[in-house]
Amino acid sequence: MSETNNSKFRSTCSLSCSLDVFGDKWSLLILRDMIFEKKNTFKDFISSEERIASNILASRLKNLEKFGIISKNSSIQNKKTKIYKLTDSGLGLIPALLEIAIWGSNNIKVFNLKNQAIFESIKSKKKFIEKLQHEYLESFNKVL
Amino acid sequence: MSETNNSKFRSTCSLSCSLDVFGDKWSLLILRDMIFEKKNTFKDFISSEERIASNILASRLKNLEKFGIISKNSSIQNKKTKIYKLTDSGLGLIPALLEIAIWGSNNIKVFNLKNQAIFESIKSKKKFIEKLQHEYLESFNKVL
DNA sequence: TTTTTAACTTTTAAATTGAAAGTAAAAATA
DNA sequence: TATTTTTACTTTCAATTTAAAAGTTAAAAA
Repeated sequence: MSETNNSKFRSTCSLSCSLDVFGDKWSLLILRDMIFEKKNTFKDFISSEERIASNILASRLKNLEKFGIISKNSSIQNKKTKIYKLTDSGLGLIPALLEIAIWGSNNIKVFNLKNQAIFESIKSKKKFIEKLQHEYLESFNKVL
Repeated sequence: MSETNNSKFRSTCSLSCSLDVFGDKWSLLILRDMIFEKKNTFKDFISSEERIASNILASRLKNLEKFGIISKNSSIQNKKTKIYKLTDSGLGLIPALLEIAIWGSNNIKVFNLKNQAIFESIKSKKKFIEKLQHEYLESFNKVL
């Protein structure tokens, strides 16, 4: 993000600032869709099972863009379709996202075999993170 | 947390469920205070620099307790003082907390030398997490 | 040329948050 | 022992945010 910004952070604590940026119930779900499902359009995000409202989605996308976590561009094939893409800063959130998901899979009892299976199969976190980052960037060779 | 609960999660996704539990601007700050500052009372949390409102603090503590992340007990020396303590599930959130803080320290430009220094000095994440968990439990030998 | 689609924006009600003041019981002090 | 202070909240109410639904606009497809 830019050196000069007029966002009001509650304090200078790194954790507190991070939460000021994406500490809500939706922002990280949008990033999850991008990372795990390779979603990249407004329509993609809207169709996720948690059913985000369109005004909230619009506001979250704007915020994530403002903080340099994602970028927005028109598709080459289609002027109408906007493509949202993780920046390097956004890709840097994968470790945090993973840790939160792993905690959930270990500590919240919901019946989701898919999740359980994914996280139990992670032999090396480092390798898995690198794989996700690589896969994500690969997926963009096709769209932008 | 208990097998049977009537919380409504938006979906069965681990990440989504985690955010349903602590995906707000305050919950993780309370945990930060417990982990990094060894804080454990209502008064402690209220005095943090981000200035949480007392009603919000009360509601967040109740929620964290409800989900088995913290426990609440009267102090032995003092019946009036309530001691909040991380459970094993709460201690399990340290990796997530750390990753969020590290991301913030790398991606948000605020002038906080202390934060920068802490996270740059982490040679091994695994060791650091174990150290924090150990320190936290040690700190409780004195209070409860 | 008409219909559909994608990406929003607007509106309005409902829920949540935040600031301030209030309460109750225990503990400390005079 | 009486009074003051402290701790952990709760209550109230205004302000902000969220959610649901409907509406808009321009581009693309039929």
